[in-house]
Amino acid sequence: MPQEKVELLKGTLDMLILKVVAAGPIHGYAISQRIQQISKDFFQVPQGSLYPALHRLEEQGWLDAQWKDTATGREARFYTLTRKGRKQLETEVTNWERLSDAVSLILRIAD
Amino acid sequence: MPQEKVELLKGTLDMLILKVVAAGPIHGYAISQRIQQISKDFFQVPQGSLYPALHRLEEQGWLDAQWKDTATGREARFYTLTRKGRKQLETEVTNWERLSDAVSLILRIAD
DNA sequence: TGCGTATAGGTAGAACTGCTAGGTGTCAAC
DNA sequence: GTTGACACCTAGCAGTTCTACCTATACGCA
Repeated sequence: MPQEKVELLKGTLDMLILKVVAAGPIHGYAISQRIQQISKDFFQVPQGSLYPALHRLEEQGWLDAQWKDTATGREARFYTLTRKGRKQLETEVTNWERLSDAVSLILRIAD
Repeated sequence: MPQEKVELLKGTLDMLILKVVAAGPIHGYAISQRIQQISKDFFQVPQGSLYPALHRLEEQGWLDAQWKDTATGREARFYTLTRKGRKQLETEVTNWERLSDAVSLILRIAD
């Protein structure tokens, strides 16, 4: 049985993370919770997707990270958006809007 | 220089192909032209994406194919949507709409 | 006649993304 | 004393799309 890999994120994960971080410093685990919560459970970012993505974004210079205490007094890695990251977010949002407009055009044709 | 891979299709290629084929029998080369035309040049499906995708869809049983003559008297492989393919198209459209709704929710948060 | 371009099909190999599946450790609740 | 939530992480695989090639035919035009 070849399994139905769901693949829900469709290349949007980076953008979603950047957007959530743009709202203020936040740590990885909380990012995935925010995304799930705001999307009304549509997105459930697995940790195996989340952490590699965060490292990718940090490596690109779009996120800064530092260890801090959470409200519950535990250590966690807090991320903030860099200036480069803010630009990247803008670019990705624009591209996303163009993409979804283009898809709409095609889905609207009669058949 | 790490190159700016554009990556425009974001997993929508299969859906777009199915949708275009749903409008009536059509051959591969024409599919990519239709997609480009309807999307006002946003999507420019490279042949290296197109043909593997068509083979994939045929293998899944979503498309049927047969060699026929084009209007210009040349041989081309014409694709039609199977019943399974129509169902798959419906599923993918539904998923796409849910995805883009979910993305919208996240993009709408203040920062 | 010969050349370029559009049409029409295709493959190989690499890059990137996201997945499953595992792992570590702390703390609170039961 | 063990379960579950929190918080971090990696390895390895699978799927999709990209670039870069290849083949061949037909048509226009110089």
